Amino acid sequence: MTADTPPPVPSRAAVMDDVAALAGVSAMTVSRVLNTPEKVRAQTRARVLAAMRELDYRPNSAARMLVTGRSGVLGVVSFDTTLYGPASTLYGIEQAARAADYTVSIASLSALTRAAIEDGVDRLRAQSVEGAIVLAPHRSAAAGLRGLPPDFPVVVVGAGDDLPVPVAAVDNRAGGVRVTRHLLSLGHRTVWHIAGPADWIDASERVVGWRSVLEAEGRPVPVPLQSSDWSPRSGYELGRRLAADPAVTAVFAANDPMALGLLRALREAGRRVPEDVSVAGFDDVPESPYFAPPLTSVRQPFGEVGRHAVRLLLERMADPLADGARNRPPLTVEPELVVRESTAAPPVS
Amino acid sequence: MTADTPPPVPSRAAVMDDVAALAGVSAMTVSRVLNTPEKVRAQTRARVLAAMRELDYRPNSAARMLVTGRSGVLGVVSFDTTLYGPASTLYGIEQAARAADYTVSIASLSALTRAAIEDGVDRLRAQSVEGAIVLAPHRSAAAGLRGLPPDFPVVVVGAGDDLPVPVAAVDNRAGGVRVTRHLLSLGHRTVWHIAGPADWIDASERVVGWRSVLEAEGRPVPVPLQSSDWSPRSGYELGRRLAADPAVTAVFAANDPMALGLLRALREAGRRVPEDVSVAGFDDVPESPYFAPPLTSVRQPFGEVGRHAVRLLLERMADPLADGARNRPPLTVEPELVVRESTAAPPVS
DNA sequence: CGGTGAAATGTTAGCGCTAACAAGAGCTAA
DNA sequence: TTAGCTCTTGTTAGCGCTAACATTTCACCG
Repeated sequence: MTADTPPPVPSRAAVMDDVAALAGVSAMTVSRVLNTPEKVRAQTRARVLAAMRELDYRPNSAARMLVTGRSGVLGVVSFDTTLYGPASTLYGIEQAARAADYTVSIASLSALTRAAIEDGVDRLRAQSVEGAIVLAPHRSAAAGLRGLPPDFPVVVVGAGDDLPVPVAAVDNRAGGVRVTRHLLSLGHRTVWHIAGPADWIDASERVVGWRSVLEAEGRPVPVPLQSSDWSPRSGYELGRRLAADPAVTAVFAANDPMALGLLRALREAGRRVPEDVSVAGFDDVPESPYFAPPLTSVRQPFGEVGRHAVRLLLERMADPLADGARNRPPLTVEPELVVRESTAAPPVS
Repeated sequence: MTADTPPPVPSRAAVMDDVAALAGVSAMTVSRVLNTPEKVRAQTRARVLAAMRELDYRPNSAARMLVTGRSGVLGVVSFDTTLYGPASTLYGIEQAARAADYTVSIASLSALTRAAIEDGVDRLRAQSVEGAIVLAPHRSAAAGLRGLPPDFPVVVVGAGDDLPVPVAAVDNRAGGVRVTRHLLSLGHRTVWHIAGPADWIDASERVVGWRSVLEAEGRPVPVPLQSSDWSPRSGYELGRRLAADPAVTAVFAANDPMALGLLRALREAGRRVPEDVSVAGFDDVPESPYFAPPLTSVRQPFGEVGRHAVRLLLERMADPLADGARNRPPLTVEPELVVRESTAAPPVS
């Protein structure tokens, strides 16, 4: 039997000179095979590649980085990658980065403060990432971002306008508009709102969309109930207040988990959904079609946002100081209303 | 007013020699301030630190890595970071890595095959990570892991035993045992099971736990229904089959999203939970207390698993070829049964 | 058949840092 | 006083790679 076991563990990893020696060329030629293969004669290239394979050669990224100044790594600064939105966006970012031959490093934040965000970016910079995407659609992000040196390429996901960096976002306002219009079109007099935390930009954009429709239609505008986090528990607790009010016939919750909490509160109060009260959410998490009842929601194309963010970042890296890029309008994608059974016409009173 | 604005953008970033010159010392002393500060006289150290601050000096990680061979980066190979389990574990890993002064790079897999896993690890290795955590409790992981060079430190999360690498895991079998015992103790004659995908190790461990209790108690062992993914949709579709069978009074679903789908299937079939059928899940996602009804589930301490994985990896990196570490028994943590309203005594027939 | 230019390959230097050793300063003890 | 120590700082070399320039090779043409 011919042995195809690898050679008995070389004492140290092969470097470029080893490959060059084995292939009978100079190190520079090996380097060219890696970086500009078309500039090497096919026959030489083949010999070099064979030598690489034989030695299981792996280019040393540190050495390459040292001389080129490029690391091939993008950074992502994120608050809570456990939430569906950030997790999905991160996934989209990773896919897009890989397609562009970049690796992704992450830095989670333990708090949403200016200092924490600056620290997160600094940790990534210390690892020589070539640029970073900030995934913290939060007011504090804006502050943290302003503190950054202008020559370090940063893109932010989901934050409002008037930031000194490019923005990729979902059009939350349009989403808020769509749900609210949908509920009004079913015949509801007005729509109540359980808002996300006030300092999250997504949350306030959704409020703006919701309010604008009510105002445009001349409907009463109830005071939105403000949650402190995005959790189902918040939705439940705020929902109990709404459930107790017989005037409430339609509620727009700022995300699906809160809508779930609201559904429970309504159920416990003996109010049926959608017969007595219509409920709509936001995010369209994979679970919402299976809620009781299946939830009308606004689907966010998180993956696409992630891809856009990477595109913007690569653009920016190519031309770090382009003011054109800096003042580029946010690259937004439209969310889509998904109507399910949790919304219907109001009860005839 | 004294200007505290930073100097007008230096033409190029400061390097160690710049700091040394400004502080009036040699580059080596600057290096020592960074790496072994106690070996530098306090007064000198202060001067160097001041120079660093003044120049906004940032050590070049590539240069350091080139000479030390250490990158300060850990890799995580993961399949679907959108799922609650992997996302939470990743979060725990990142926290623990940060505490140990490491950054985390991620590589998502587009498929669960041996080749994909090897490719993921290779991508990370190409970035010179010092070690990697594989977050893919899947049979294919085992194959992929065997293909790795023995001197590259790898830890796997959640995979079964007899792997050539250290393992951090939740004791899924114990979890399965606990839910099943709980349901039997309520008076059910036996417990049906909606299993996760067969090639996921977690899934089959849960089956083993469930089956072992039924067998030990001499109860009939229904054929488990096999899902193809972990989605609520699978739970729903398989759940419809169970809902149609009046003999079914207790079901253990292998995760909470599938339990949610099952709840819907039962509801649609007019079977009440828990009066007619008891349902239990696994994971205890943040939403499950708000399901209809609130779901009995098994809480997995994902964060802790992540921390353990990092600890094992650091151990392994410190001593890559320690056979002791290699054959270490899996470091498992116990999941906890959380009883809510979806489980109760069977109907009196 | 020498001249010419493009294509292929080689040589040199240096990216920024730290390991290893060298050397100076300040002190103790014989 | 000076050998001999410790504490602190400096010097040298090189990690593995690629940019820039230098040289060789080779096909083609007049």
